[in-house]
Amino acid sequence: MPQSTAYHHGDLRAACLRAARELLEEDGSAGLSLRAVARRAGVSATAPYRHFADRDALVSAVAAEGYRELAEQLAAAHPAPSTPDDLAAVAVVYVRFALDHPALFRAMFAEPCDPTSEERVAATAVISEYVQGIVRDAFPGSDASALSTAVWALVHGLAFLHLDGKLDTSTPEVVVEQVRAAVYAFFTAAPAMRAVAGRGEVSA
Amino acid sequence: MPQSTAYHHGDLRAACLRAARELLEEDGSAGLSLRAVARRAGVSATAPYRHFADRDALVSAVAAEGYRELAEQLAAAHPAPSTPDDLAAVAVVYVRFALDHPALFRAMFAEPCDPTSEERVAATAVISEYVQGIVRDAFPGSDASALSTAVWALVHGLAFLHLDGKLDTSTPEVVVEQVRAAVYAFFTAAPAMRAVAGRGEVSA
DNA sequence: TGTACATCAGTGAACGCGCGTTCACTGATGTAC
DNA sequence: TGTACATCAGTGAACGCGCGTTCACTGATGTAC
Repeated sequence: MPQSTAYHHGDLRAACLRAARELLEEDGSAGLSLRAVARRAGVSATAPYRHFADRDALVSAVAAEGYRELAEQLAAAHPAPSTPDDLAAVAVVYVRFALDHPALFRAMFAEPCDPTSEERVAATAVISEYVQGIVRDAFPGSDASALSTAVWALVHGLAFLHLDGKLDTSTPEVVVEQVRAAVYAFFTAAPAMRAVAGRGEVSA
Repeated sequence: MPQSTAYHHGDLRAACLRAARELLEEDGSAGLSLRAVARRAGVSATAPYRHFADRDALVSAVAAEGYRELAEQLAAAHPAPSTPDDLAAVAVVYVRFALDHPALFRAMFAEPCDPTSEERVAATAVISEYVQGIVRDAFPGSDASALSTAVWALVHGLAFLHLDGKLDTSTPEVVVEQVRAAVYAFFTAAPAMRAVAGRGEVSA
């Protein structure tokens, strides 16, 4: 069998990212060391330094990759969500992403790993703008800024509460139903509010 | 000066928890090692083993303490929140807690640290029930389960997005305003929804 | 009240580990002539 | 087409570190008589 390019790897950077992702999924963030990545990529412990300044740079690169993938999956979930159903579907994709890649998701949203990396910041902005776009389209008359913060927070919170075992995650179906129900609950909650219902404070 | 009880510490368990909290606030979760805790408590590296089975047990104990404090602060924020104003005030306290004790908050909500600790589970349940109680009172006609999940997720998401630098945290006032606006946005959003507004699908 | 002894909280040396990072190096690649 | 050489990706030994945990121990406390 052709043992491929013995000395020069070809694309060690990509191989490191791939290895890092695998380690993350297998051992959690604890397992993500530069040395482990090198080991898995089949390369000496110091080879990754040709492609990443230090451990933080590696983690940031992985996180940025995660953001890009999440953004893609969200966009793929629905081109222009506008009904509660559409929004729930997008929320489900977000939560699923977190549960499918728990350690990656944590790495993406953990301040400890250098919040100043441009790649990271840029990747985050994409998500944030995606949510704002949705909200502007779906809720024409509202305060888009505040509402998109709220929508993101709702979905993000659902992701983390599931991830951290505060909500039932026994089967994928349970999770889907929970997320859908929570999203729906919001769109029917306001009028049901005791303090508000009688006073008509919130109305269309 | 009286050099206190030289050999026997008196209450090393409490001292360890205090030290752990301090380390958490100063160095983040990375700084929380059994050895560092022992060092700060002014005691040999192995002394904590008299009070905690292992590192995880220490972390779980700290997290449980955090839950209890958070629950107290929430309850103190408002005895029985029912208006959007009340709810926003409670949300602000939740987010403030996260920002005031970032590493503790992360420790509280991070699966890696043994989700089976009874102390932890019990402490979590208190929070969860508090939210459910609020929702039952404030939204009499609604699906309390789904809505309280949604409310917790909203607030929890706001906490994490601030914590992780995805939202502006430059001043406490900014944060307060952001949280209030997000909470309010939800109570006025449903009727503004394009797909719903015309059809009267959601109305009181 | 005084002494013998069990209990147990804290000691400190030691273990083996994996880590991030440095350094001088070596071997493959590709370009200039 | 062939050779000299610069470039640079990857090597491997070595550093110092802090960690979790074990072990046999020691010294203080408190209880039984």
